[in-house]
Parts: sequence; C-alpha cells; structure tokens
Amino acid sequence: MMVRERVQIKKIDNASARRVTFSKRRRGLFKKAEELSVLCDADVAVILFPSNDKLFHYCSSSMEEVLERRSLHSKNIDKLNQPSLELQLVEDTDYANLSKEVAERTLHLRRLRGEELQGLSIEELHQLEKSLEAGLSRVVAKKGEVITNEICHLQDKEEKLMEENDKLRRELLKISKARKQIICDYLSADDGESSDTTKICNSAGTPQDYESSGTSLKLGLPFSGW
Amino acid sequence: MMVRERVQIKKIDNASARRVTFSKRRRGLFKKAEELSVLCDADVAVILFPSNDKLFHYCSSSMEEVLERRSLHSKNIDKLNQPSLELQLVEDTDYANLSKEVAERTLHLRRLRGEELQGLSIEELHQLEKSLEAGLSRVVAKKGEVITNEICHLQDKEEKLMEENDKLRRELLKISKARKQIICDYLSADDGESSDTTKICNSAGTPQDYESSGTSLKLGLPFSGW
DNA sequence: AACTATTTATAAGC
DNA sequence: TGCTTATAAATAGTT
Repeated sequence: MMVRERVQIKKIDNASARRVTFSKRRRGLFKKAEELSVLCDADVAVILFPSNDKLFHYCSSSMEEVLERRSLHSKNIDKLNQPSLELQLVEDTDYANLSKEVAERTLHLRRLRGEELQGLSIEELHQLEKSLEAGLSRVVAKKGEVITNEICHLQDKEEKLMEENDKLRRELLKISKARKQIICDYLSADDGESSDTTKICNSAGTPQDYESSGTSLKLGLPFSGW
Repeated sequence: MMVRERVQIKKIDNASARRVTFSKRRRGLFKKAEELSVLCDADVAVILFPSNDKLFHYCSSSMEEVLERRSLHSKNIDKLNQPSLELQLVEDTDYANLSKEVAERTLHLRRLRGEELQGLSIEELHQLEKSLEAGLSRVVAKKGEVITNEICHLQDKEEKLMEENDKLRRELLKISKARKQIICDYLSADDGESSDTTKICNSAGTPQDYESSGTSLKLGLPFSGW
C-alpha cells in the first residue's frame, strides 16, 4: 500500500494507472494554482493536454484575458524571443504593416544566424543565445526521432527482403536440382552402365552459387553526415 | 516557527511576505506541472501574472504550440466567424507576395525554435541543426566581445572613481587637520601651560573616517545571468 | 537562503 | 471513480 518510497518521475507505462495519476495530479495542480492566485493576488492560467487529446484548463480569471495579456507581454518585453508569430493569424490590413513584419522577421532571422548583432545589449544577446540553444535542442531531438523511425523502417525492409531472398534462393535451388535431375536422367538413359555418371548426378551436393549472398544486402541510408 | 496550523487561503497583505510566498509556490507549481507532464505524457502550460505585472510561465514543450492547440479546441465554435479570410486574398499581387514572405519567414523562425518540424527530412533537419549551431557560436562570440568591452569600460570607470575618491579623501583629511589645528590653536591660546592639550592637538593621528571605504566600490554589471 | 515542524499531496490498495 | 492510510513532498515561519 501507499507511497513506500520516493517515486521516480518518468512516464507511467500502464495506461490506466497513468489516467488515474493524471486525474489526481490534475486536481492537485489546479488546487495549487488556485491557492497561489488567491494568496498572492496573481492571475494564473493552467492548460493541460493529456495524451488522449482532451483539454483541461484552470484560470483564476478569464483565460482569453490572460492569454491576451501574455501575448502583449511577449511582444513588448521579449521582442527578440517572441517576434509576434501570432500576428500572422490576425488580419494585418495594410501593406505598410505587412512590409514592417517582413523586415522584422528578416532582421530576426539574420540575428539568429549571428549577423547584425551590433548594438544589442548583453541581455538581448543572452536571450538570442538561449533561444538558439532551445531551438537546437528541439531540432536535435526531432532529428533523433526521425532517424530512429528511418532505421526501424529500413530494418523492416531488410527483414522482408531477406525473406524474399531466401524464398527466391530456394526456388532457384529447386530448379537447379530439377535440371540436374533431367540431365542425369538423360545421361542415364543414354549411357546406362557408365560409372562416371555418379559424379554428374550428385543431387545431394551443395549448390554454392545460390546460398552465399544472403547477409550482404546493401540498404543505404538516405543521408550520411550524422 | 514553521506551519503551526492550517494556513488560511486568502490574500497575504504584507507585500514582501507575499512576494516570498509567490516565489516559493511558483517553484512548487512549476515542479508539479513538470512532474505531471512527464508522468502522464501530457502537454502542460502554466502562465502566471503576479500583481507586480511581471510574467512567469512554464511549458512542457512549446508555449505557442500549446496555445495554438488550445485555440483549435475552442475555435470549433468560432469557425463561423472566419469567412472573411478568403475575401482578403483578392487583393493585389504585391500584397499577396508580401504576405507569402511573412508566412515563409514565420515558418522558418518557428522551425529555428524547434517547432513545426513534422514532415522534414533528415537532411533538412540536419541543415537546420547546422544553421542553429553556426548562429549560436556567432552569438556567443559576440556576447563574449560585448562582455569584455563592458568589463573594460567598468574597470576604467572604477579606476577613475577610485582616483576621484582618493582626491576627495585627501581634501577631507586636509580640512579635518586644519579644523583640529584651529581648535588646538584656540585651546593653546586660551590655556597656554596646560599639559592636557597635547592629547587634543594630536594632528598626526589617523583619521579613520575617511580612509576605510576605498576598495568596496559597488560596480554592478547590467545583467547577471551569464 | 537554510532550516524544520507541520500541513498537504499522493501512491497503492480496495 | 472515491475512500483510506502510510509515506513523500511542500511549505510557513523563523533564523
């Protein structure tokens, strides 16, 4: 029973246990959020997406209001990290605005490439650095994921090809044997008493031509600079 | 000391106590959020606005992504409000081109932040990674340069201030000596033969008030998160 | 910021 | 789900 020892924080494999824990901890989290908002007079919003694609949320006031406030904050204080990507959806009515946005994004892109850094404060450079590090780690993680998938896929393919290969080899072997049998039969019929024919008729011999190439399939990965 | 009894969940009046509690509970809340996201494989976002108008947030993945997901969930209702999007595309070509550019740059920026990576090939991910690494190294180099400059500048400033400090201290010392001399002279004139006056007249004594503060100048650097 | 008595959250079992 | 309980974790008040 109960919490015998320190529980380690890693994904719960058992799906139903995971759901139970999610329910319990969701309640706990929302309660903490509520307490914080009351004790410290703060606006608090919590959004949860469990793996089953449902949505849970808690907000001390109005969710829309809090999110709006956040995006304002992001735009003003954290211009470097959050270059109003949300704005894309908002209808940017005139040409001038759009033009400004292109310029903004272009500058930001150049700075992320390490260009046009003159005049930036240490704080701004530090945020740029953090942003690059975060992006890099996500990209590297994604790449790992894609590579793993690719490898699984290729291994699957390899297995299937090897099976097919085996099948084909067996068929060839069968045909080869049949052929030799025919020749053998022919020779036996043609020259019944010759003792030399046993050499040609060796149907139990190992036909090396079709059995030695099974494990050297070349399955090139699509890119080699990892 | 400590939690003598059940704590009332109501606004903490004392502002500094409120800030301390906010800090502690914020850490706790973010920790719980993180644990929930890991244990239950959920996406979690927490946004906090304490009364002082700062912004704190935690997100298990990308805040923008989570918020977008949330708005998709709740936008099922709003779908009827969006018929104007197509009508706007009937504008002139320049506007359309510009719009496309904004979209392109936005996508690129988001990918550099590690978002919207689905569907990219290994090669593309690899290039993104290289690009991020290159930008990161340039930004880090620039930051180093700026920091070095800032430090030189501050050292200059420190030296000048210390010189000025010395000058001021010497002047004060001079004034102090002059004053004591006047008192001494006065007392001597008033009571010529008293042997006690030598104590007061000790003009070679060390006036500690002006000599002990020279090396403790505080020259705060503008940012501390290096 | 560190400490600690106490409250609170929660894992496991039913 | 909800209840129970032993234990882990959070934290209020103090230094």
